[in-house]
Amino acid sequence: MSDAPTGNEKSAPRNFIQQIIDADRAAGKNGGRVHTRFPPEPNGYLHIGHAKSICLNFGLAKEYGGKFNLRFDDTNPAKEEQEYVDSIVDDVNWLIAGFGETEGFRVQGSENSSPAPRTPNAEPSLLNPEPFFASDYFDQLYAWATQLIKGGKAYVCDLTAEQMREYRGTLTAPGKDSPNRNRTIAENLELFAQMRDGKFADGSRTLRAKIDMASPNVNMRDPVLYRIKRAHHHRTGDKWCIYPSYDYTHGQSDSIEGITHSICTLEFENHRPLYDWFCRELGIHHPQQIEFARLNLTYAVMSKRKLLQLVQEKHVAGWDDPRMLTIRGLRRRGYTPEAMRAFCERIGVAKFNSTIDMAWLEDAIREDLNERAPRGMGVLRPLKVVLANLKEGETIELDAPNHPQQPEMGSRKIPLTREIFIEQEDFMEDAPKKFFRLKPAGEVRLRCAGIIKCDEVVKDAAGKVTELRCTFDPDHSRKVKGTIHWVSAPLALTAEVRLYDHLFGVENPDNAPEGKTFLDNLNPNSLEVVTDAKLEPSLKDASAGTSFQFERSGYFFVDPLDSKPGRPVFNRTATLRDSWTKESGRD
RNA sequence: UACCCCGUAGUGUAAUGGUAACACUAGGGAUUUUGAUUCCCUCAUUCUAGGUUCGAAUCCUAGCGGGGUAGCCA
Repeated sequence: MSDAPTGNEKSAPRNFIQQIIDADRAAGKNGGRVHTRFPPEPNGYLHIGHAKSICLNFGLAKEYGGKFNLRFDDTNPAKEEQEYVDSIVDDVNWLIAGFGETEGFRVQGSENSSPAPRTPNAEPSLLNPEPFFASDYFDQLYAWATQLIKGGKAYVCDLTAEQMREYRGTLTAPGKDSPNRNRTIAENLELFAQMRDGKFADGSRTLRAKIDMASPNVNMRDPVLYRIKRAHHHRTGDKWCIYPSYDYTHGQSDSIEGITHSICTLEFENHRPLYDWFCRELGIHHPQQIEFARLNLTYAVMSKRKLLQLVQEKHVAGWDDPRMLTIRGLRRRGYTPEAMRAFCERIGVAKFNSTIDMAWLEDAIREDLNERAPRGMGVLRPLKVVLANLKEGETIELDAPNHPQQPEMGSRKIPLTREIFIEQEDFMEDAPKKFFRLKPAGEVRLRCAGIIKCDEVVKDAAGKVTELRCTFDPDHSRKVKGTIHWVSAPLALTAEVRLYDHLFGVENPDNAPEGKTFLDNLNPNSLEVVTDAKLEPSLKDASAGTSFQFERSGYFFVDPLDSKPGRPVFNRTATLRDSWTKESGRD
């Protein structure tokens, strides 16, 4: 069943792409079909900007009861690797699970497992489970190039890269024709075949479209269709020494797959006339290219080059560092695909070049995890408290709900003992009026336990508070202003907890002063490792890859890589909203 | 300096010729055994100037501002 709008219900806001598709369907274009795709180059890991594109394309296909392809635009063997193909498939599958998709795409074998020939558009379901590869179309692309040559629309050019740059002209000055522009069709055919057969050196010749060297759009000044490049391709191996360019490959790949709406980012706007030119000259199915603004976020950088630099120069631990806005990083941070989808829907899609506030991302994961994460208690910076009226060695079993708003999530036992830990910041000796936590002679509620009164403050020689002596009152009925979390000292689980903050300390890291780079804007406090956090004992069995809310603290994810059975390691996904820190920060 | 695209609360996105809506942030308040959650309230001369129209965020013109484009990268 499709979620396509019926027109009866009050229509939700439609973005400009949905409006285009609505109009196309109303006009009967493509027989009402909607077929989108996500076309990454396998030369790096996916990041949150790609997530926006995936959610958009996949969401559209799902909404309209259409189809969605994953296709690798692998036309530059020098940069592409199988490792990236595998990680991209994995990340895409993870993401579309947020749409309720359980099947996903199959991980592809490398070049050794020669794929069976197939018809790209044959699968009846929402997604074609085998990812597509532009490299699978190399033979067809070659044939089409020959066709263009025969039609006098393409020629072999002998200009070097530098010469070609000179001939291209500038943004304001027209280019001039290549001396080879008027070769005969027969000669072009022969030379192109020789290019393919490895008769020429790398870079010595190209196949170019014959369009218009004086076009105000530089992309139309006889763009390169094929270049000679002897490189091992991750799929086609050494079969080819000429490779098609992006412009020559992308639209035709869309066409072969029966794509109806080819959605890409704004920088390809100037390429659209070329996209259209190829489909028209070749007389093939003509998808519509639509451009939207890529995602920008505050406190983040998004370019592949910069992300790569962060990894290579070890400013982060790797592509999956939880501070990275790569899909892998977000996954390890504890983000859920549902939250990612909600985020992508909320930010919308338009042509305006915008920057989304990072708070929106945090809000999306909080909203999701608030619903589903079971609660627990964890003390990050422990302060010992002795409950003087409790017996030594006595353990009181208390019942704690796993979710205050959802009783169906059940409850767990937490032990109370004479010695407990509370958070250092939950005690203040000289507390301001609005400080609702523990202070000398003051009272505070221990979550799910009872009320304690602070009788004595113990300090070391340096005057640092080392211990509190309190009286415990199990009576729950009294009203006290503050409630704090706590953990049994002797029974606590000591665990490593990693506290993450924005990777960059400023809203726009790229806005670096003269002589500085975005790296100078790194936040030195983006990672704090707490090696001896004290957690309630039930967390000992927390399974890897699950999320918890440590009450009053934040959402934490059991790290899938570093956790061992019985020894979980927690990554903080997000803090809870905290109006006290704001309040106390004021003068 | 050429061409293309874009300008609506602090940030985003709606309203598609009928008098600016929703979300996040921020600031107030209520509830609360998480200072969480939840719930209320507050925050805009739609970049500017002309024009078309009974009526313009929407259409036209000019200006201003922002972004993109000169790889044999994608």
